[in-house]
Amino acid sequence: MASGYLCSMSKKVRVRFAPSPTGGLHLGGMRTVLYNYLFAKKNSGDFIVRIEDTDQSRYVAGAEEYIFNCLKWAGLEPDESTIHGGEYKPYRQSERKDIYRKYAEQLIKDGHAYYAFDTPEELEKMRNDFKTDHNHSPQYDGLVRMKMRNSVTLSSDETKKLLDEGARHVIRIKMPEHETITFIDMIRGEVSFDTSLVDDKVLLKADGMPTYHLAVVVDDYLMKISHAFRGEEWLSSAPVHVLLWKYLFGINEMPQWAHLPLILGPNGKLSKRDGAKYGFPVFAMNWTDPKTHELVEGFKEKGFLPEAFLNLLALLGWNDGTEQEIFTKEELIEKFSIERIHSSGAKFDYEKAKWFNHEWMKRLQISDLPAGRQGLRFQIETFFNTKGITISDNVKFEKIIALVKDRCNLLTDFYDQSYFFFITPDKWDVDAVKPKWNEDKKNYFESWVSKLTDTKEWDSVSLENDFKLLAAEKNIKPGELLLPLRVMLVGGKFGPPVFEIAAVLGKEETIKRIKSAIIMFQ
RNA sequence: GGCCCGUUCGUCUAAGGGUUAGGACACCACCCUUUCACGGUGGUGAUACGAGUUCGAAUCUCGUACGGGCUACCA
Repeated sequence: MASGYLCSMSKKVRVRFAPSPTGGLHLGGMRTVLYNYLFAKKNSGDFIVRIEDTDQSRYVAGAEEYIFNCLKWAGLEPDESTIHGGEYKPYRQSERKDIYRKYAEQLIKDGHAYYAFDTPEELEKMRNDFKTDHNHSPQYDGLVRMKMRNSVTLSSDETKKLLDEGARHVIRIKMPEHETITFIDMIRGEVSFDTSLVDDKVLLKADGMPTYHLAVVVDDYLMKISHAFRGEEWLSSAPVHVLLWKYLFGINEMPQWAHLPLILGPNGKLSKRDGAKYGFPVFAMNWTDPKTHELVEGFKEKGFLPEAFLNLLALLGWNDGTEQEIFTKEELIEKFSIERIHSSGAKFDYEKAKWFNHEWMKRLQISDLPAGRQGLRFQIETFFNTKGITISDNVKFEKIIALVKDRCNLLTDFYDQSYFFFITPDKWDVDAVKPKWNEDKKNYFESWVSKLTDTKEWDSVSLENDFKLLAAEKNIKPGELLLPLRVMLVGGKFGPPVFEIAAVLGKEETIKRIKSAIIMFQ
């Protein structure tokens, strides 16, 4: 197990994360950022977020803003300069093409890379020709290299001629024949690969854009990254990156890698399709795929609290060794350690995710939100607005939220749990009352209403006292009257304690609902 | 097919050679509550398999099985 990297660190911690904007910001990506953030915070380091900007993703407009907003919502304090400016700009790969080409040419000069002129058709043919039962997908390796059109097989005159003519070409790394590449992963410890099993990866594409392999190494060097976190899916290409560091900048300059275990859906790697299929969000915030126009729902819009989102994400593959499960962001920063990150993938469990949110809902203090969190109040009000309810009385609103939050899993549950405070129910569970409804009860409620009309005290305790006093006078068990009263006020058998409801509804509305219900129960 | 990574209740996980293998979600039962929840108490439920090392293995080693990842001019 790797250890001691904290004390041996000589430069500032900078962590880097490269989300793919084509797919929004999913759970795995978000967790990578979170671990980056926790690690950087803990070590007073910088936190660089950079977005891959490749030919495939360039069509995505607004991706930077989207990711910025996701991080902001989750409380990961993104600094606008880490996306658009600052010391290391530009960040878009398309604006750094010259830099990548310079390093790619450098590799060729040193004999570690070469020009390859093969067309896609020729590559396709090669893969077909070399395909055997024992080798499903032949690679562009040391053997194949000698049979293709590239600057290794071509004479230098031929190569120069092609380049001068402007022939389409890529630059490939020349993998050494039999070398064992070993590096230390912060989570897995020592990992080694044989170079003969890795192919000559493309470093610079025909359009002049770098592949991830070149970009990650060059950028991490230029941006002085000391620790790099990424998903486990990158582990198999790590030897390419290690080699590039060795050739370009020296192995001692290489950042420390942490390959995070994958977050799994019900069937393997979590995909955005899983969300639609199984009914849970996979992205931090709503994301509309610009090509397919398909909307993928986000945790925010689904009604998750950012505190809960961070909490559940952090615990998916990490724990502090105690039985504590609810952590504030500050506690996470304090207790986070890379040593305790798991090496195996974790299956995402939506039921448990909702439990985390419920725990945070119970802790929610809407009347006492810190300055930076007013957006949450706006969000809750918006949920009501979309259902046709406008919040006019803030004090009442806060009381209602406090009254029902314990029984809500998601912010969106607020409506179902409390709409009857704002609008008179249009449906009553008459069947629950009618069989036991009689003249005595009718008389009771009629006299209670007339008492209420004169009462001055309007709080849940005195309402309940008066209610029970009158019941004793009329010789009726209070228990017989509570259910009818509840149905009168809320329409059904649910909701917070009934006298609390009456207290919040107010005198006029309470009396009105009882009166109309008495008529209905006939 | 090849390579890499992994494997403790259904799920997330604790236990760093000695524990009745602990906790949480979910599920079930009971209690609380004259509604629905919250909450409380208890229950069902796991070391993939096979060898080896050891007085002693979930823990160390090897093999097998299973799962996942990679195998693109995608990231």
